[in-house]
Amino acid sequence: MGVRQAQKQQSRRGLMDAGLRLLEHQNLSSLGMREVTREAGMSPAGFYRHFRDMAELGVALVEESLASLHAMIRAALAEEGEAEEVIDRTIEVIARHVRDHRAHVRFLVRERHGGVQPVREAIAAELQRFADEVAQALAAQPVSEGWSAEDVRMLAELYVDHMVSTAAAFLDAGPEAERRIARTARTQLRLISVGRRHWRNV
Amino acid sequence: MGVRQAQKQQSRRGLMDAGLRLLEHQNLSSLGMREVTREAGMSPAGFYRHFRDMAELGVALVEESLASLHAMIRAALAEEGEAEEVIDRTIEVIARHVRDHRAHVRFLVRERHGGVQPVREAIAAELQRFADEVAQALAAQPVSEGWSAEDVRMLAELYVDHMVSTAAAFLDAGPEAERRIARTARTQLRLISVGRRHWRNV
DNA sequence: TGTACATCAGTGAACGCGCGTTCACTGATGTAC
DNA sequence: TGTACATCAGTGAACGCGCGTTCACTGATGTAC
Repeated sequence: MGVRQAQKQQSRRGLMDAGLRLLEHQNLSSLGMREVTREAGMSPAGFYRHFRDMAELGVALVEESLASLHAMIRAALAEEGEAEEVIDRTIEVIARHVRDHRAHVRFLVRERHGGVQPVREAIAAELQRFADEVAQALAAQPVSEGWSAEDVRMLAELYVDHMVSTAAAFLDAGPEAERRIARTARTQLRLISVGRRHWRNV
Repeated sequence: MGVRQAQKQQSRRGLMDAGLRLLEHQNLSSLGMREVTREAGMSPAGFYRHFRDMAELGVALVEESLASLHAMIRAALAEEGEAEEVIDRTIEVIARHVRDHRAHVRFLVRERHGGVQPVREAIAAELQRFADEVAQALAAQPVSEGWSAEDVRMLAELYVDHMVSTAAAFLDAGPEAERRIARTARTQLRLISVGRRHWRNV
């Protein structure tokens, strides 16, 4: 990659980082592009060399935000172990992810139901793919023997929803509240786990 | 109440209805007060006779939005019945509520994690009170015998989260997708129900 | 019931401001020979 | 290696526009006598 292209990519990163910083406390739909270029130290017109409009920047942030989360959860699910171990490990992964990528997570949670359609659709599509992957991991577990594909998929959606809710709860938590949220999430996941094991007895 | 006060209240309603209509497709933080007064057929300056700013209008909408939902769920939970009946009835109540109060529900879901702090806080506070009420209803059920208050509360939060998620899913669904969502929600709630019944066996 | 005055919801004009977008430009980087 | 030209990321000035807020006002409603 040439010097020119590398510099361009760096500017693009600058815009995305500036956007993320500003989105900590506001919606994408109320964020102006002059605001972003100002924060990034670029002139307003320069924005157009990278994005058509703010929605396009938003979509770029969605892809970036979900990529890392995706990888982490995949790793957590792949490992073997007792149900309780897997639960504890998953919650720890989520907590760490929120700590390390606070701005990204906040952005996703805020814009998941936000007012910018292309961004909302991008997030929904990514969460669908996410659920597909979780469903695949669940289907491979011995507990899922005898389950219909539809039921496994439903379970995966329940887990993904729960992960998002838990991540959202972690966002605004201090260290004390964080422990409480982790404890609640663990109990909830165990409850679901118990339901899973006794599912056939319905 | 005098004529004057009645007219004022009607104007206030007009502003809130106009706001709700416009919020169907955008965030509160990107909604201008000139936009609202234009939609309501009032001059811009008139806005200040009713609200200090858009955030105050937002908080008013939160209170209104949650009041009706509150009442409906309370009714659904109070009735007796088998677990499966209660589940089906609850889902039907949610579906009907979304159909009848689409704009209110969309507003709540969108602003729950939105960029306007006072509104976010108002929604969080209302959902807390909501969970309190659900917890109380759950504690009264025979299945909850032997449960700690903390665990009942945790279960209530799980249900409230699930209700909100289900309502959000219903929002963008056509009649066909609506059936799929209802089926998924029912299965998920049954799973939780099974977990509840076998909880002491952990 | 009628009259005189007070209240105050809503008006319309005016303001200064920051917005998104355009444009011709600059100058570093890339390419061809 | 050096030279001449092409590319294009980023600049800075300019534009028209709608925004939130203020102000003195109007006229219907309320109140006191």
